[in-house]
Amino acid sequence: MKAEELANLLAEHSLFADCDEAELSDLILRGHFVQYKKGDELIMQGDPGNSLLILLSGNARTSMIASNGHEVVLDYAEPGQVLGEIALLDGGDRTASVTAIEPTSALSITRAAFEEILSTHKNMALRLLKVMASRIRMANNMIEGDRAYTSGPRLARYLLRLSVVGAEEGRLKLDLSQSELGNFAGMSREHINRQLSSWSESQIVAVESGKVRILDHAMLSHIAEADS
Amino acid sequence: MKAEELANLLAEHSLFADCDEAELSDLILRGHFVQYKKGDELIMQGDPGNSLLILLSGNARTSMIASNGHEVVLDYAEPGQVLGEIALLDGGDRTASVTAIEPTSALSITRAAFEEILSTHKNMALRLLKVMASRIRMANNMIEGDRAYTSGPRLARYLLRLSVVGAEEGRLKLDLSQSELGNFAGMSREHINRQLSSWSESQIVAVESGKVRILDHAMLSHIAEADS
DNA sequence: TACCAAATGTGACTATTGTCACACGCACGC
DNA sequence: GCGTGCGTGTGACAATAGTCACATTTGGTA
Repeated sequence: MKAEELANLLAEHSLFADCDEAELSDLILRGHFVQYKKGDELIMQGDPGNSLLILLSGNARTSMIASNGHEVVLDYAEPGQVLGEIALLDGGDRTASVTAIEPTSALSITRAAFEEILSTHKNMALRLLKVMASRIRMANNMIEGDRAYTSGPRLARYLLRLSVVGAEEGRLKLDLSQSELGNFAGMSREHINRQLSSWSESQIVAVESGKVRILDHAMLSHIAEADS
Repeated sequence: MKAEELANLLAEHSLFADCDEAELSDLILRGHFVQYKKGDELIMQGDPGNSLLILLSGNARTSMIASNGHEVVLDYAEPGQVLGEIALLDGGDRTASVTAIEPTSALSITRAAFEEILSTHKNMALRLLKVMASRIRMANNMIEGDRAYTSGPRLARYLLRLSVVGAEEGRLKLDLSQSELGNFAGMSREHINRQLSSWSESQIVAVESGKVRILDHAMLSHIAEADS
């Protein structure tokens, strides 16, 4: 793939939109392009963390398996998202796996290259700081939601998180199976099913051929803040 | 307070231990010293985030109140800890409050000063990145624990998190009331009480005059990884 | 010391959610 | 067309943890 194309892919998405040309070309020069099939692991829990990925296309799921086998989905990553910074920065092992849920490509950057880029381009550090700040905010939000609310409001929150902002017809960014939704929202598949059925009756969501569509965004937001 | 004393306080703790003198004096020059009584709020949920704090002495609790009134304790901060970076970096409002749980002092740094320091001392950004990386790791760990485990292992985890590494007699860093422990571990006060009583019978912990002491650290660690 | 407020201990009951079991339907490949 | 498998729908039941109510203890202080 040509440098220009990579540059375009990078610049299209969030974090790197306001990079100058030197930064982009440095990223591309020092990184290398990697491709994954659906189901491949971009990052594996337990491995040492010696590189960082920038998702260029496709979609991936960040999840961890607890010592009792329980799978916890932390996030779904879109193109433009940085993955694996944590282990790279603190030198620890990867605490979560990242799995491609569709054909996916990314730019991989080694620790050495990363450090060079950070020291050459001062603005990169600040940009990364901002990304990480919003990630902490999101994580705290998850903790709050998981703790403070019962399953209904919680599922509402996770559905809203999956909903596209410019919501064409309320479709979600990702069509997750009910089991996957369960791992994301922290409830059993059966419970997800019952909750969706109930909302489907009240015209809050529609479930058509396995795909969830949000019909009443306002109502769902209201449920997400509900007392119980 | 004199600059030297501040410098000593800063250097005593984690993050700033390896700052050079110029960095330390810059922090002290541009920041200002603030003191709080027990119960004071260093940071208030909902406020705009225009400053960052470095805890110098005392102890503080980071917590958020959900829209349904439920209080969630995210962390307890020790001297040396940076507080309030998130809102400062991403420009959003404070999503959590920080409350002094004993007389506490801190160095307060405005956004302008913070930006100057970051651009003057390149290493500061990298240091901050590392701090934030470990914070994300901890948050993900909380999410995993809250999701994957039942109350027993969860309480074990939070007790371990409060336990001093050099454990003199298994005392905790903080003597929390059972209600506070409940807000921290995400369970009701009564449930905490029952769980502690049960562990007390099995000699895993001791509860003396309201204070928890870990007797069998290994056993508690084992419980923290348990299947249910 | 004696009082008060706050923190703790404990029983009975309830609510929420998970688990198990099994039926159904739909898509895909042989 | 017909299995085979995966995702889904749903009932019955079990388990975990919360709530409520109240007794008891403790610690601080007038």
